Parts: sequence; structure tokens; C-alpha cells
Amino acid sequence: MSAGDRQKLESTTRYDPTEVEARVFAEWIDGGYFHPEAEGSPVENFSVAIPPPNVTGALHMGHALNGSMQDALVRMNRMRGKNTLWILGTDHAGIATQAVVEKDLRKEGKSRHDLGREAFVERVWEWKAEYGSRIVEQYKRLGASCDYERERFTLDEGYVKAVYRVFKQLFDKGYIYRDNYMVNWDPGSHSAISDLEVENREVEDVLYSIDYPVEGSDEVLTVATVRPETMLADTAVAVNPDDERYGHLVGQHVVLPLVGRRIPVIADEHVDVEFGTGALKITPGHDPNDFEIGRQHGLEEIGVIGPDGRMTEEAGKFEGLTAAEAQAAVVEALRTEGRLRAEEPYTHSVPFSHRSGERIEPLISLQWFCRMDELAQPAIEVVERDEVHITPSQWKRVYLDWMGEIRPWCISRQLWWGHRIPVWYCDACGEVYVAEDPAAVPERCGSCGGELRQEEDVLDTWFSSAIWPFATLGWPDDTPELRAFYPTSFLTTAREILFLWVARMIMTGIEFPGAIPFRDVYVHSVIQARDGRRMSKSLGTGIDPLEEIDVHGADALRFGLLAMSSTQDVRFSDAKVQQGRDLANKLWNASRLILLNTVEVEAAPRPTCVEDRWILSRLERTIASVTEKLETYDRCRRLTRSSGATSATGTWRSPSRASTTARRRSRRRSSTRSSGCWRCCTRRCPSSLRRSGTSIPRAKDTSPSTLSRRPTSRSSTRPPKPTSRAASG
RNA sequence: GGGCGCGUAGCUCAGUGGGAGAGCGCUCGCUUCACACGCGAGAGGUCGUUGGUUCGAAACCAACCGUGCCCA
Repeated sequence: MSAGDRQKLESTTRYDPTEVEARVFAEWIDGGYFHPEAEGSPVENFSVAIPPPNVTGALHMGHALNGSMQDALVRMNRMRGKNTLWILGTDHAGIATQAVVEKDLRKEGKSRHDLGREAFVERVWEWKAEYGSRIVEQYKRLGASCDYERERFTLDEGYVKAVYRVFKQLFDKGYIYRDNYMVNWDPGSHSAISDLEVENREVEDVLYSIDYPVEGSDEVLTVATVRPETMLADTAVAVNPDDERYGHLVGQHVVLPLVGRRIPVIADEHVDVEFGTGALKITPGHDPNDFEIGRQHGLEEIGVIGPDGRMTEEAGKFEGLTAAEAQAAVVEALRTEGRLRAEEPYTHSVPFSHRSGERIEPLISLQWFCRMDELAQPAIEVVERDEVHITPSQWKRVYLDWMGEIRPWCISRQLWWGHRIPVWYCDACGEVYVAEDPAAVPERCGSCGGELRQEEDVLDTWFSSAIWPFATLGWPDDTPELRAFYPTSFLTTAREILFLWVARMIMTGIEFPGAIPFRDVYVHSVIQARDGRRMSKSLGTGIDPLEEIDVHGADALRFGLLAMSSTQDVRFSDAKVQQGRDLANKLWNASRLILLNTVEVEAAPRPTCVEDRWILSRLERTIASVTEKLETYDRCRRLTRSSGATSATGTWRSPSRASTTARRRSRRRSSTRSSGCWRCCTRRCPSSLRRSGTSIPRAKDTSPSTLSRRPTSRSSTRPPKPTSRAASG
């Protein structure tokens, strides 16, 4: 150490992350420490695929926590000498990215239709080139030890190849099909979205009771609905078969007010006798439940609301009105006709688009679907057998419950940004071509010579992220990376994408490369705002991890997040981040102590005194404890809690305090109960020994009683050689 | 409506059958030559309520109260 360095070290009594982080990170990258060779087998290697952040995204607390957990495990395994890969990449995020670029366009007074498909997609790529690396740079600020040389993107050339291979194979197996089916239509993004992208919110509506006259009788059948405008598309009224009030009407017809259509009264056990009047109007065209009932009973499916949210020709005189306008008009017309029996306030939950925030309009439309039953079965079995082990275990059951009732997945989206569905139609003869390689599709139809037209829709973004763990490693090619790192070792995620993403990866992993994508899944906490509300941009409750890093340092934030996190949702705690900062400072100063008192470092010390041996024993115990907890993914937070870890890395617990605690305990024990075993009344029974603490000393109570002060070893032995690299970030 | 959680010290949270715990905060004492982002000592809890199971319950069961999430 030069005199200048020494002086600087002596004067820098506080750890300054801003001075250290960028420099050390550059050293890591320059050293290539995060870029392993593709060697060895997945069993001996350690690999993790990062949950790919949206390319439009900015680092939020979820990323920060998720990244901190992965980095802790990745670095431990790397330091233990395992060939370790943490694969990084971004998701093209169809709807989100398209929305961002469309917003830009609107500022110029244009829509995507003004540009046309090709030019618009080109424009999105330009946007991606300019802004798409932001999230990756932010992961670097976090100190994440990903392999930045193997970064992937879900629209990379090779990745697209994998997506098309998967589509073709699922199509050839008959799993992928096209159907007119009820979908969640998002009027905001003008696209169908999947069940999992829908969020239900409580809404105050009005429940209208409407009289439907029974044909050839004076009776009326009263139905209750919050969406009277959809009555124009009613094709039946259903009652419960056990409902004695209506038994005589089943098989008869009622006449639909305003429309005049005869519709049957049917019996269906799904009808809740208690709800409303016990008679349910059935609108297969505009309600998911009615759709199911309608298909079971072979009812006609009428659409009165179009994809633009306006009433269609089928709505007769209401054509052209928005659904909301039509509701008012229909209610008014019913009132005029004397068919409106009651209106009462009604609170219920209503689906909204997670993407655009608009109220979902259930519509029947022609979409591509993927049947999930066959794919789900083996994915259920591997979790049942714990080949894919889910922690905490309650999520295993949630996963199994959901998988047991899995439904077809709507995989087409009416967007331009994404993987365009590799299907070509011949309008002349109806032939359908599906190709892995768009270049290999013939110009003209092989049957009739007609012109071919490619499907306009793109695939759901999650279709491509479902193959992330192996597509990032080069599948479908047989790459060295795939051989060395697949299956991956570990996946950590928030519970909200357990179905959206995790389940689908398990299914595709088994179906395509033929092996589970990861062995362990850890479902981590959701970090809430300080006041317990959800962190959200729109609520203004978000806390920016980058600001926390600026103020306290990446290590402080990472420590804080791991310390906060739990098996349940937790509130963001500034105190925990400060503890992390304090811990970093403690380590800094402990290092100064060593460095400033070390002139020459020659060899590892041989402990000569009891104090040294005690310190080393504590170190060994700490290593064992931390390793065990990390290896079993057992409560990631515990590594910040266990007494061993704390004493090794943070506050050193003095013997005097430990013995005070012990004294307090023994005082309580002796005053309240005898130390004999309740079973046999003797003190020699193992049960009593365990309880009285004489046979299995606890960590805190075992410090040598001769030690009354902090041990100093400077005079009695050489100081220990500093370890080569403090790589834990 | 169905399901899954949570309720433990002032605050944020661990603790799944036999000791009431951690961090922060608080009080008191330390200007000890690595660190005041420090060191040491201490106070503080009918473990939501009620009932049950058990020799024994913060933990298991039931009901209730409060609170959160997911699904329909």
C-alpha cells in the first residue's frame, strides 16, 4: 500500500457506495466473471433464467427484490466454484410496447394506421434500439451478476425461430386451433386478452329487474341484470331445475320485450336460486357464463355489441349507439313499455383490462386457441412429485388447483408488435398453411394456385416467454449452452405470474426439450408501499429503487429488500435499507481495521489462542448456516437473520450480552417450573435435558465464559489473509 | 359466493406443541486510537376475542371480530 493509499484509507471512515460501485462493477465485467464457458452438465452447474423484464420497463421494487434473491444464490454458487450462468434478457411486451409507440405517434398527430403495419413495426424497432437497453443498464446499477454477453430478446432472430417451431408442433399435434369463442375483448387496446390479463374490480351498478311475458299466458318471468342492453341478444331464460316456482315454465317460451323474439325457458343447475328472482337471462354472445350454458344447450349466439364497443345491426334501432348509450335507451324503452319492474343499487366485481384499464367487453370472436389439457397433465405430475419444487408450499397447492381446471388459452392478439402468427390462408379454396419458416411458404396455394394471405394477428406475448428457459439457450438448435445449463436450477418470481408464466414454462419445457425448465421455484413477497398500499405508478405509491441506490447504495437496498421479504407481503421499510447501509459501513471499517494493521501478508494464520479458534469456529458455523439456508432456498430472508450471519457480517454479539440473556431466561424458568421431565419426573430424561438447555447449548449461550472483552489478535498471531475477492455485491 | 393468507413489543416482522424473539425506535451510560452509519447496558408483550383438543397452546381445531389477496 502506498503512503497515499494509506492516507486515503485512513481518512475514509465511511463507506461511499457511489465511489465503489461503478468501479467494481466494471472490474467484474472486464474480468469476464459473469460469462461462463458452456461446459459441464446441468447437474453440476448452476443456472438461472431471469424473469425477463418488459423492454419498455423501468426497474421497480419487484425487479429489485427478485434480482437480489437471484444474485445472492448465483454469487454463492459461483464463489463455491460452480460453473454459473445467470441469463438475462428482455421481453418484447406486445401491448405495452405498442402502446408506448402509439402514444409517441399521437403526439405527431398520427395513428399506427397512418404508417401501415410495416412502417409501424419498423418504428417500434427504432424505439427499442433507443430505449430498450435502459432496463438492462438498471440491472447493472443493482449489481446483478448476469451474463450481459448472452443477453436475449424475445424477438431475436433465433428466438423467433423457437417460437415458430413451438407453434408448428403444437398445431401439428392438434393443440392449436381456431375457433369462434368468447374472449375478453379489451376496447382500449382493440384486442382480445387472456383471462389472466383481466383484473376484477368492485363497481357500483344498478340491478334492473325486467318482466319477460310468458307466451300464451298472463304470467311474466322476471329476470335481473346489470346489463339490460345485452337483453337484445338474449336467446333463453334459465331457471334452476329444482326451483319449484318455475318448474311449470320449463320448456315453454317467453317473448323478449323490445325485440319480440320467442326464446325458450330452460333448466340449468348453474342458476342460483337465491340470486335476484332466480330466473337468469341467457346472453351467450356477451357473457362468459351464459356462453357456457348456451353451448351446452345449443343456443343461438347473437352479437349486439361490436369490437368498437358500439351496437351492431343486430341491435335494431339501437344500432350505432355505444354500449352505455344503449343501456340508457333500452332502460327507457322498457320503462315506457311497462316492463321495468325494479331498479336497485348493486355492487359487484367487473372485469377490467390489466393493459388498458378499460372495462372488458366479453365478445365472441374468431381467435386462435391452444388446448391445455394434454400439456398440463405432465406439468401437474412433476409438481406433485416435487421434481419442480415450489416454495412456500402453499403455492404448490394453488398451482395444482389451477392446473386441474385449466382452460384453453387464447393466444392471438390483434396487434402488430409481436410474433406474427405463422399461418397463411388461401381465400380461394380455404386451405391453411402453417410454417416454421415464413420464407419457405409458397407464393401460391398448392391446391388451387390461389393467392396466400398471412394471418394478421400476433401471438400473445406470454406465448414467447413461455419458452424462455430453453429458447434463451439456443433451442431448437442443440447448443453447448443448452447441454450445459438446461434444466436451470432455480426460478424466483412473484405469485401473480405463477400461472401466466411459470406454469406455462413447465408445460413447454416438458413438451419441447423434454425436461422440466427448473428444479426450484421460490415465490417471493410483494413489497408494498410504506403505508401498506400497493406500490403503483397510478396511485403515486411507487418507490424508485434507483433513488434508493443513489442515496444508500445498491448493497444497502439489496440487503434491505432481503431483510424485509418474507413468505407474506411486506411493507417497504426504510429502516431495513438503512440497516443494510450500516452493515456495508461496518464491513468497510472492519476491512480498514485489517488493512491498516497489515503490512505484509504471507500466509493463512494458524490459530494459536483460544480467541482465534473461537472466531474461526464462529466463521465456520456461519458459513455452514448460510450455505444450508441458501441451498434449500429456505426463507431467503433468514440469511440476514440467523445469529451466525449477523455476528459474522454485522453486529458482533458480545459474550456479556449473551450471558445476560441466558441469565434472564434461567431466572424465568426456575421461577415458573421445575426442570424435570413431565413424562417421568426425572432430570435425566432427554426431554428434560433438551428443555433445560444443558445438553444442546444454543449458539448465543456458548461463547467462552473466559471471554469478557472483544478479542484482539494482533499481538498473538498473524492477521488472516484477506480473501481474494469480496464478490457478494 | 368460493379459496388462500394475516392479526405477536411503539413500528416493521420472525417464531407450527414444552424457553416470549429480531431489527428499528425508546431510556441510560460511553469523545476506548476500524466504524457515532459506532460501542455497551436496559425498559417494553393478557401473542385479535371466545370456546375446544392436550399433562402442556402464540402454534392444533371451531366460531367470531378486524384486515389483505386470489378466483367466480
